[in-house]
Amino acid sequence: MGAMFGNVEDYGEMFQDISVETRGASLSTRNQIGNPVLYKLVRVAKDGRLVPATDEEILEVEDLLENKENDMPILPDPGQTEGYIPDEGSPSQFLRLESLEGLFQSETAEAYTEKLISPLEFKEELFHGFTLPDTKFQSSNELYGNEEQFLSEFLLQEPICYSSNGCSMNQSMDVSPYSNATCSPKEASLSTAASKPDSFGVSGDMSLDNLSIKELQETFRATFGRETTVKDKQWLKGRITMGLINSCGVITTSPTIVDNKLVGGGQDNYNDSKNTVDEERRASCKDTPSSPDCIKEHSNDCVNSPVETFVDHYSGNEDFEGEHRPVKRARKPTRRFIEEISKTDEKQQSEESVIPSKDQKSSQAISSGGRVVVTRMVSLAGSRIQVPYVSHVRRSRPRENMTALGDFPSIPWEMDAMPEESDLNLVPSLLNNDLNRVSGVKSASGPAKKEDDKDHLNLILTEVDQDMMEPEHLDSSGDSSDDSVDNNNHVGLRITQNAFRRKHHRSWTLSEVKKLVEGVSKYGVGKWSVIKRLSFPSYSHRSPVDIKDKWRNLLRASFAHTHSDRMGSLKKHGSMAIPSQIMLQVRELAQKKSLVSLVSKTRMVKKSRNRFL
DNA sequence: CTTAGGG
DNA sequence: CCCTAAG
Repeated sequence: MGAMFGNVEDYGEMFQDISVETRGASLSTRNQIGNPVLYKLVRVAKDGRLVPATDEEILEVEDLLENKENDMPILPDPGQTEGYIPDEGSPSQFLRLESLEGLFQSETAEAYTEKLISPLEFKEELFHGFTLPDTKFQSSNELYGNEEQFLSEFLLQEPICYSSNGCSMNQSMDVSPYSNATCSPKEASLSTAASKPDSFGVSGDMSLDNLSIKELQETFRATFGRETTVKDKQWLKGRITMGLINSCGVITTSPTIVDNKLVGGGQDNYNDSKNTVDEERRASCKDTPSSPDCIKEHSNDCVNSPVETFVDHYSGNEDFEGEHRPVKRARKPTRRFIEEISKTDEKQQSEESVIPSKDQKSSQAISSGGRVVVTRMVSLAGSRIQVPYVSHVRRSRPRENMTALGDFPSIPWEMDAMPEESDLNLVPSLLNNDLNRVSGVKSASGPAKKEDDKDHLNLILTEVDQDMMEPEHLDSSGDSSDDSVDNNNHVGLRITQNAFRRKHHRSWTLSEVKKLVEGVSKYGVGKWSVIKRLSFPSYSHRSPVDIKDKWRNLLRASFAHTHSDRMGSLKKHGSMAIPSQIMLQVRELAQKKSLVSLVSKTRMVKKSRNRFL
C-alpha cells in the first residue's frame, strides 16, 4: 500500500488515459505517455484533506481500470474534457501528479509566462493541473469551487514539491502511517528521467534529497549549464529547484516568496495571500537558501559566492541590506551605463565574428555607394578589423556660446570638436585650424595630442588671464573673456591651443573662481542658478551646471590640498594654482554648508520629536 | 527648469 | 565638460 501511495509508476500507463483534466487536456496528451510520470493515489476527503488511498480503494481502481480502460476516451481536445469524471459513483479519487515538465511543456506554460503570475498564483495554477474528481463534482463550476477549497487546504499544508526534508506527500497530508514509505530512491531516478533530461518533475525534488552532493552538483550543472563547487546540499537543492521553476518561464517577481513557499514553514494562512506575503517576507531568513544568514553558512570554497550567484539570478528585491541604506537616493542605471553595457555586448558579439582583415595601420576613408565612409581600425581578438566610424554618444547640439562665437569669425575656437557639423562653417583664413580639424576627421581617432602640452598651454593661458583679467574686463567683453584675452595677446598661442581645445572647454580663470566663491558665500552652496544669474551675468558659457562642477572641483582641490599639506606636496598638475586664500574660503564655505545641513537635520529631528510630544 | 552626481 | 535622473 505504501508503495502504491508513493510510487505508482506501474500503474502510470494505465492511469494515464483515464485521468481527468480540469483544464488543458494537452497536459496529458499522448505524447507524454512515454515519459515517466509519477502518480499518487489519494482521496480527497470531504473537508478537502487528501487522504491516501486505502487498499480497498486501490483494488477498486484496478477494477475500474479493467472496466473502463477501453471505454475511456483518449483525452481529445481540450475543453471537452473539462470536468470529466471517470466514475461518479466511485469513492476513489485520483490525484494525478503531472511532472512539472509535462505541465510546463503545455500551453499552460505560455499562459503563465504571459500572465507573469505571482509565485503564489503560480502554485495554485500548478495544482489546478491536478485532477480532482469527486462524486460531487458534477459541473466544472462545482468542480472549480471545490477545487479552490482543496487548494486552500492544500496550500495550507506543506507544499508538495519542494519540501526540503524528504518526501512531500506525507507532509501534505495527515497520514503519518504512510509517510515513511513514500520516499524511495527508485522514485528519484524515475522521476528525473524526463524527456527533457535536465528537468525534474514534481517528485523530482524527492530525488534531490536523495542525491549525493556530487550528483547534486551534476544536476546543477545540467540545470544551469555551469559547474558549481558548492558542497552545500541545501543550497544546491534550492538552486536547482529554483532554476527549474525559472526555466519554466515563470518570472518570479518576488523570489523570497517562492523561496519561502518552497522551503519555509507551512503554518501561514495561505488563504490570505497578502498576509502570507508579508509573513513570508518577514520570515524570509528562516530556512531559505536565499537568506543571508543561510548563505553565510554555505561552503566557502565555492568559486561563485552564493550571494553573487543568487543575486545574479534574482537581481532584485533582496533585502540584503535591510532598512539602512545609504542616505543617497538610489539611482537607476543611467542610459549611458546601459549604452556602455550594450556596447560591450556588441563588442563581444563582434569578437565572435571577427572579420579577418589585412593589417592596416590606421583608419581610412573608403567610398561606398558614392558616400565616403570614414572607418577606423579596431583590433578585436588579436586581429584588426575596419569598422565605420560612428560615435556612440550622440553629440548634443552645440551650446549657445558656439553660435555666439559666430560673431567672432576670427576666433573659431571650439568648432573643432565636431568635425561632422562644422565642415561648412570653415573660415578659409584659418588654414591651420582647418587642417587640424580635417586631419582630426581623417584619423577619426579623437584626441591624439599630448595632454601634457595641453596642460602646459592651459597654464600659460591662465597665467595670462591672471595678469590681464580684471573683473570689468570680463563683464564688458560680454561674450567670452578668454577669447578677448587671447585675441589681444597671443595669436600664435591661440592657434596652437586651438588644437587642444577639443570639447567645449574653457579654463576657469582666477577671477571667475573668485566670483564663484563670492557667489557661493553670498547665496549659498547649491544655488547655482542664482549664482550664475547674479555673479556671472554676462557669461554665456558657464552654465549653472558648470559652476556647480567648478565648485565641486574647487572643493576637491581644497581638501586635497589640506591632505597634501600633511603628506607633502603632491600638487604638480600644471593646472592653475589657486591661491590658498581662496582655497581657504572654499573650505570655510564647505564647512558652513555642511554645518547648515547638519543644523537643518537636527532641526528636523527636533521638529519630528516635537510632533511626538 | 534646477540640482545632484556619475562619467 | 557632458550626461542623466529626480524633483
